[in-house]
Amino acid sequence: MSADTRGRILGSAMELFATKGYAQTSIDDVLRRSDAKPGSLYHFFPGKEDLLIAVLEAHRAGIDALLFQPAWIGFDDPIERVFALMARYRMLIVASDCEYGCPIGSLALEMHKARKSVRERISANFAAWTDAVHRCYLQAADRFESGTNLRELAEFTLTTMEGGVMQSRTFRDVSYFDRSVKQLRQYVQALMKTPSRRVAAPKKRVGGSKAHPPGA
Amino acid sequence: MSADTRGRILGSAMELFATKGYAQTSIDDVLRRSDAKPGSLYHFFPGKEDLLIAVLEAHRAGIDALLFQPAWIGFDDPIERVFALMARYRMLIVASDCEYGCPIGSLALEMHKARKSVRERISANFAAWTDAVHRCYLQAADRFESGTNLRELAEFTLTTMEGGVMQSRTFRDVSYFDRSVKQLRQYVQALMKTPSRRVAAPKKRVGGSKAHPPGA
DNA sequence: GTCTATATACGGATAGAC
DNA sequence: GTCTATCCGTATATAGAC
Repeated sequence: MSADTRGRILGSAMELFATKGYAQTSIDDVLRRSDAKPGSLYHFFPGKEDLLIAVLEAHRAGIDALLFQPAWIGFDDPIERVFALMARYRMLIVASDCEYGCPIGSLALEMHKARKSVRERISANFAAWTDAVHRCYLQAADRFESGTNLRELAEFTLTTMEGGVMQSRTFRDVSYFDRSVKQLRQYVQALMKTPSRRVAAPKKRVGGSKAHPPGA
Repeated sequence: MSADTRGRILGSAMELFATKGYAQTSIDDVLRRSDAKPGSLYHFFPGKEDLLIAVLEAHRAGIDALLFQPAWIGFDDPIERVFALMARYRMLIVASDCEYGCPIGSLALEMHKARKSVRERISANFAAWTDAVHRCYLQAADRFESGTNLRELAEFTLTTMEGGVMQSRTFRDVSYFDRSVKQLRQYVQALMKTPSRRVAAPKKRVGGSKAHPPGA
């Protein structure tokens, strides 16, 4: 029963903060889920906020292995990867009966008055997400009209994800997410060279697109 | 001292829930700010959650007089009105040193597991917002390419606002909001007939646009 | 309708033995 | 490092006089 107590506590806190939020999660919740005792928890983490910081750092450290890599299995095209990432969120939404919320986004709103050390860790998570998406767009830079600001597009992709997830959770209806992603897709299309120009492109996607769910 | 005690309590709760969130606001906070006593509060509201419901209904009822109308003073063009609304949010962000968060968006994330009666009121607020923006786009329907889904565009406008506000608050930097709004502007442009086609339109706006802040 | 005083529960955190 | 027991503040809500 002593197999990495710290890890169990951390994992439990990660799950609970993601689903219930920080304030709504009591130390006792964490203790029960991780089958640990107060003495252990406070041995590893001086206080609840330190536990949160550790959770945020774990998120940041695992973002590639736990989010991007799984999402990108089977997708090589950088643009398709962006939408495969969106499809990943869609899956999480559906799997949770539309109760899914981006853990970082939720904490971002809840923790906006918290200490700087907390807020910086949340910012770092957003930045890591945006960086990865930015890198995707950069790999496809030659397909965009010259002068297109791909950094801003990556930020806008995060905006779309967060706004779409918020609405799908509130209305308990994935289609809100799908429609937001669809608009983003059309926007990206409009920013690219060549294409059929018209933004309301029907179904003339290149390939692999059918692997995406409705909205993607 | 008896001038509409209920109203004072409600108004105080509205402000506090917006800035501190629901859980972080104690009944005592509301009491002190409204200069009321427990007996009064519980006379009007059976419990804290009922107070929240009243707040959400007040938001919904006042959305036109308190949000849209002020934002639209001096703007007649329906498209410009959409971005004037965004400019309104920008003003709120700047005025609060980037601590502003959309009250409904924040509550939406915090209250996602709350009773149905609460969640429905939050949904109603989102719907009212989207409806108003939808009406703006409909008024300019003739300027869009036929077949453009203006309802989806209105939802996407909400997505952009919420996602942009979330990032500007997290990074404590309005420019995140500005850039998201800029992308939306370019997308709307791309969906319209005629225009210079190229989406990266520099500064060739029709008129009144200079009244908008940077990002709009 | 409004007041003062207070019941009752639960939260984060600590003490100190083992 | 882990345990049991517990302190102590704060929170929602109530009681009951006026």
